[in-house]
Amino acid sequence: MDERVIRNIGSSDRIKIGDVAEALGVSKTTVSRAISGKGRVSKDTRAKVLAYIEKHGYHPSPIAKGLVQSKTYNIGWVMPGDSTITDLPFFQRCMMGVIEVAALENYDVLVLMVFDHDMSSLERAVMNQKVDGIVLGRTLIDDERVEFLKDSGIPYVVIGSSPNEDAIQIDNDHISACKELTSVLIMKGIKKLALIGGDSNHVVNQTRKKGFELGVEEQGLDLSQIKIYMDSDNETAVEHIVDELIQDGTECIVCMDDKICFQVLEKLRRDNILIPDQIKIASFYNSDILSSNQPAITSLQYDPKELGSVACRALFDFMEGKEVLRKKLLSYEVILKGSTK
Amino acid sequence: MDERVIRNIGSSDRIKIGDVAEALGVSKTTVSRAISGKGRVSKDTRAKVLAYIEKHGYHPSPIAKGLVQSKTYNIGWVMPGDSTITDLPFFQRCMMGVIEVAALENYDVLVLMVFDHDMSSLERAVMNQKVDGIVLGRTLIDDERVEFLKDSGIPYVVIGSSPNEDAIQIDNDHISACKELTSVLIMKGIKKLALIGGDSNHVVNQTRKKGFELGVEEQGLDLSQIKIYMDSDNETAVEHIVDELIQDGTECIVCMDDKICFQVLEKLRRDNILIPDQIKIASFYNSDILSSNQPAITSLQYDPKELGSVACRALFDFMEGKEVLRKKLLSYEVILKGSTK
DNA sequence: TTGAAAGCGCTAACAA
DNA sequence: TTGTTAGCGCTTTCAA
Repeated sequence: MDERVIRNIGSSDRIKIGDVAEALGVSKTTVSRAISGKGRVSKDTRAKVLAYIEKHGYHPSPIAKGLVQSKTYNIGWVMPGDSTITDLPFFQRCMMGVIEVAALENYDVLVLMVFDHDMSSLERAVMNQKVDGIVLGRTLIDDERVEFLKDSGIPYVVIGSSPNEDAIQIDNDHISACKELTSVLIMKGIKKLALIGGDSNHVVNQTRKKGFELGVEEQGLDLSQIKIYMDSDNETAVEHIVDELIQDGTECIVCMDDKICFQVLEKLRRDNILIPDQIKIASFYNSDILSSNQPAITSLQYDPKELGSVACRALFDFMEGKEVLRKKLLSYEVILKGSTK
Repeated sequence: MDERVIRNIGSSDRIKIGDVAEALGVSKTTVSRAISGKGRVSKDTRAKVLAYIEKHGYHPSPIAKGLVQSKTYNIGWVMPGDSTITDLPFFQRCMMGVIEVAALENYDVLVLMVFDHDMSSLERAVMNQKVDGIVLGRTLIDDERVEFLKDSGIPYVVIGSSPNEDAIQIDNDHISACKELTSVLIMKGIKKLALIGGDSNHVVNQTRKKGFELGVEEQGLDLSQIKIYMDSDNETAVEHIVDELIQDGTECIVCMDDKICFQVLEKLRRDNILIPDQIKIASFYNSDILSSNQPAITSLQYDPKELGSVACRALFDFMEGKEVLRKKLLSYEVILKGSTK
């Protein structure tokens, strides 16, 4: 290990608006106007100013600007701190979408890790005015965070759906998607199918369940004969349920997300049960693991990054006082693969 | 879709330092001092102020504070924008470590997505003084970003190693780890082993290669007889290499990271080659996929979150003018599993 | 121990 | 079209 030590010296010889003004023999106001484009400045002056700041690398301080405009030029991206490994890529990609759109508006993105029942970091960021707006990455059925944001008065948008009437919501069209995939499976001749679902406190899981039920009903199957398990996204539960379903002669297991599906696949592999020969498998959420599985898994495909960028776009529109749809649903694809052949 | 629209009203009835001062019949200076703890204030006054702000929910504006102190109370976390799916959990966990430590110092974290040859977002954040310091999530052999940070004068810390003498570096002890795992494998009696590696432009990959070579030499094997493939983290390359190695009677394939290992496993599964009976497998980087594989894969285990928090700690120490080690290596574990039995 | 006043770097009325 | 002036909300000399 290198034992050498380093110490920060620090420096601050940044050029400021007054320097530019002085050098050019104009007022600070003029410089400010030339840069922002607000107010009238002659073409010549403007060109002169722009040339100068370009050459001398002048960058207006967003802190000073922020002080007078009460803006931070940051938006907050709220991520669940307890995301499991399988959730991470989803949130990461959403975040990329948010960041991309934010950059277009010269905004940066502050990450706020929030745990389901500790939102102190969110509170801090909002109360301390560290951000001008918030994108919430996931909604819960009974979401204190949404309540808090609503009360705080800060502009916010949620990804996913919320029972809160006031929230601007961007979501995948889970209900149509799940309904469609379920219908398709039944149309392929499957009569005995079952659904294994995750945390029933997540809005998305309730929505998927609803979509599944609609699909079943649409195809005229008796819903009361169909097994639906919720809160089963752990190995022990899955183990149990799969055993039960196999016993029962289930033709197709529909998994609510990729994590559950992965666990089902592991279980079936351990038991040497062949897909799709002995049982068919489908998933309401796709992931790399599922699509590279042998056989690949029939599933629904969404675009998380799109979700992030649309949400961020909506947030900016809202902040700028434009009218914004209260709820926007993004499209999906049904991907039929070998697991339901 | 809900067609209702929503429009932002906006509000700003926040209490400020002057209000507190007036209400208490003291000066703004006194309030400021009572809060910051700097300068002398009587116990009573201090208590009075603290009680008042607590009761009335006063939050000093970090923007105003920032303006006078030239601070943003934000640090920048630089993530490669082109991270592949397998990298994501690593960076995400690192980031969590960074965020946790930052929160202790009342700092927030700004995410900067930087692509290998486009670092405009990093430049913008630094030039616009959006952050007080930077944690760089990955280093390249020839890293423009490190050069830029060095020249800019902003405090920064890199995760991973950098040829740059001036950079404060926090890294896993890849070289010892890889050397140790390689040695252990050879001590188990393996004589014919091979290494499949990724992007040779990543510092970490060069380091792992070096560790592998040291392990081979330590055990007295002839390095020139050992096959080492670099830049092979794609399916076609892996396909080819594995065929070659099997032909060649290789006893053990060592994979430089979990992504490569995953591809090797897929390939072997397709070809119905059994692990560890027909070939043994080890990986220089662990992940959930590998540890839940059947059989579980022998690998090296690190703690990405620790990496993030140690890096962030070092950054703060440096910003506060403390002495900081130029390079710090974190420990690892060798996890022996069924894949090399 | 406290306060008055200046100023951080910028923008935005209001004048000219 | 341009400049003057007054802040934004806080901290920090300097003086009391």
